[in-house]
Amino acid sequence: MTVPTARQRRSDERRRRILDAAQERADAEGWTAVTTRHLADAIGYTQPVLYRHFPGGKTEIMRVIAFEGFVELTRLCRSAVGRTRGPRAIEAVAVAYLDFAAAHPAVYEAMFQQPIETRFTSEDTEPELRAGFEALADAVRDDGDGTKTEVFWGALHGISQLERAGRMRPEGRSRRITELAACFDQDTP
Amino acid sequence: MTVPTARQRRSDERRRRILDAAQERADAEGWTAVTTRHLADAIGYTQPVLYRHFPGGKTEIMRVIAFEGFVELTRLCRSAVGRTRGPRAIEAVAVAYLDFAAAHPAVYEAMFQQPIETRFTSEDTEPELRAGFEALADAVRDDGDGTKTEVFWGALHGISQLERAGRMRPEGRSRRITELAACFDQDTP
DNA sequence: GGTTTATGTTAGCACCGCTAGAAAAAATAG
DNA sequence: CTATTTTTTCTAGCGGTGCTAACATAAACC
Repeated sequence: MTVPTARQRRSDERRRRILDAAQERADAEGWTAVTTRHLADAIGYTQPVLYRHFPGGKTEIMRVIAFEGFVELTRLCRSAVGRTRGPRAIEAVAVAYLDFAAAHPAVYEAMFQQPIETRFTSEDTEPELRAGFEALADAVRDDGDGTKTEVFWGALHGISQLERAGRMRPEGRSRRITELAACFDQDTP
Repeated sequence: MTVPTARQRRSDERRRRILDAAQERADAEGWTAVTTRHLADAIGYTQPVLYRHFPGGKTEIMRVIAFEGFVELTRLCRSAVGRTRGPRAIEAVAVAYLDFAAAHPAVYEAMFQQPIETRFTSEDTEPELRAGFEALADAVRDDGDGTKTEVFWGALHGISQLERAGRMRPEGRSRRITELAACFDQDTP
């Protein structure tokens, strides 16, 4: 078995192209600019073809992109923290986190903002989300019930969003990261 | 002059009804559920009437609601901080901020998330936003360049959004606020 | 009362996500 | 190689969105 039919392969490739086209356009123009018509155009087919690959339509496409985003962000955070702890680790993970959110704003939006994930936290995302959470917990040396990590995560999330919305001075990023490390390193609950 | 014509009064009342209907429905069902047709229906007129009051259409309606949100949130934060400082002030302002965001999710969304405010930060919102920012600065005793306040604000923003998205345990709210106060009170830069 | 001005409605545009049913292409059987 | 079945793709269209021009109505003014 597992003979990858030429048929199957073309299908897989096209699925990838749909996801890539959606992510690229979303990051550049926002999710509202990602329309099924444009997407179909981008892959050289008509709309109904999209629904063969993603029966859930645009929502499912966003969901898949969000899931891949969770995997990638977790990997980046883990890699940034490594074996270091304390302020150095906090700064490293903050840079990784904020860079990802800035580089892929639409992916990040699909992950946390879009009303996609109602009943999706408890499914496949759970392990990924948990792994990323633990990378943050390691960085801030959270040995409690996770509250400190939650607050740290909230700060990262909030800063990324407010930076994106143009509400924070872009040049102050490094100062914010230093401040973040100062806030979350010293107190040991 | 300045004779408040019955005409003018009816117009003002209707404008208010439009805003109220939009905010109510948005908070309950989300902004996508706020359609011009429904809105027109809610006030007992047809669509074009909306555009007489708000030539910018739905976008302008959201903008006005966001602006009123800035005024209200600032008022609440100022009132919560009052003359107190330190951890007590931090906790008080955090409760006020998070309560507002939770009570009026759509208003909060219009304020910070919706791509409305591109060229609107430097306009009317500037003073309001600044005033609210200063309330937060007072709470955390920021005597520096505002970086600490930015990080604190980011934490509040992020926590409110992640709570709303169901990403944080709802019952952990008070623990997070305590942790927040601990993080942002002790270090004096 | 007649005229001007403001107000409201009807009808329609271009776009959206999505889908049923016809047409084309590919795989399978004889 | 032909005939049949299965899969894939397209055409056409549904109900919805924000928004607007052109017409009808109501109010204010002289």
